[in-house]
Amino acid sequence: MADGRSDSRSARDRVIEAARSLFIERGYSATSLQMIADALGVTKAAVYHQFPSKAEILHAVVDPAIRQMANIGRDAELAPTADDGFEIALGGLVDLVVEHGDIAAMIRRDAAVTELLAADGTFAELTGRLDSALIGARPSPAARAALVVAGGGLMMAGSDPASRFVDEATLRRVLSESVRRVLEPYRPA
Amino acid sequence: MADGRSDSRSARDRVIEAARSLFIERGYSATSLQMIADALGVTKAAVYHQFPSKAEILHAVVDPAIRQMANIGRDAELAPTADDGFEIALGGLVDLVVEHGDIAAMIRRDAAVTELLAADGTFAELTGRLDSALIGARPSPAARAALVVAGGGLMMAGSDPASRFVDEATLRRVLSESVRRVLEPYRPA
DNA sequence: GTCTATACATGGATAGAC
DNA sequence: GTCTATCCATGTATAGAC
Repeated sequence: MADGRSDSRSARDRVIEAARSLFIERGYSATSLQMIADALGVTKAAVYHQFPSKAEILHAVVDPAIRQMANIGRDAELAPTADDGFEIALGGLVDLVVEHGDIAAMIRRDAAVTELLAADGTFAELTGRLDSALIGARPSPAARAALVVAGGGLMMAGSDPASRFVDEATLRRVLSESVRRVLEPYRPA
Repeated sequence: MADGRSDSRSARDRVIEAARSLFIERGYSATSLQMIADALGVTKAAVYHQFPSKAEILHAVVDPAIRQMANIGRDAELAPTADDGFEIALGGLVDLVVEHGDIAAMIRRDAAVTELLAADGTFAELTGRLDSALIGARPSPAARAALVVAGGGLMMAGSDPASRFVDEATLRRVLSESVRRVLEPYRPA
């Protein structure tokens, strides 16, 4: 123990972790800086010493998941065949949900989070790449609808309590199989 | 035109409609009574004349969808065979999403809405009935996970802009087929 | 049904001491 | 890094006139 703080993580990381739990549980808008400060046993001013605004805290919370999504999109786009791209995208998204399920679900579910991410235009580009890998660059309306079901369901699985009663191998299998079945009629050429 | 109001609906209905749009677009917590009043061109006090609290407005907004869900659950439970129950539940939920998609999505997505509904214990009983119709009364953990994907995806489809670019018949077909495919390995006995 | 006015709490955010 | 104290806007909700 090299320091006297309550745990070994940096103050910044403790803020991120407390905020993540609250954002996931209550939503971004319904979480106040006071709640975050209370969860850490400090004052609001202490939180503001680490982050200049509430929005910046959110960005720090979602950053790991966004980076992982960007990597998946890049890898899928570089794949030699459409089939390879599909498998990379699907496998990567299942990993994402298993590893950062709460955050992935928050990105998709919380309207305030979606809006803040949309303001950063690169996010739309990112999801576009993933969509293309899963249903092709010129999807039919039906394929788009199926993708909403598959993608929405996948992300929802990340946050639902039911997912925590399943062992990880089973969860991976169910998620992968489910998306595969929904998108099967619409696979990219 | 029998009265001098801006349209023929009751003041109460106008509040419900304005609130629904805002809750869907911005989320419950991020929507203030001021915004609802502004959307109607009246003051907050006028809104409070119709509803005693913000939570009551939410209940009025989600009520039609909840009632419809209750009817589906009741009909599915009364079905003579498990297969019939499955078809009734699936068909009813597809109708719900097509007819009240925005509200259905809000119920599932917005953490504040979920919490307010959970406080009313009958909602959990209701969703339990629907779950049983789809995956049986004693589902395996894998079946539960698949149901989260299917149900979550279905509800998400209600709010996604992509769903509005599809004609209704196609949307119904895609939703029904998607849920069927995901749950196929876990159908109730 | 709608208004003005207001009470009271909490929101995000800042200043400056320690 | 954390604190106290504070600013100012906004939040929900209420009282009472019209």
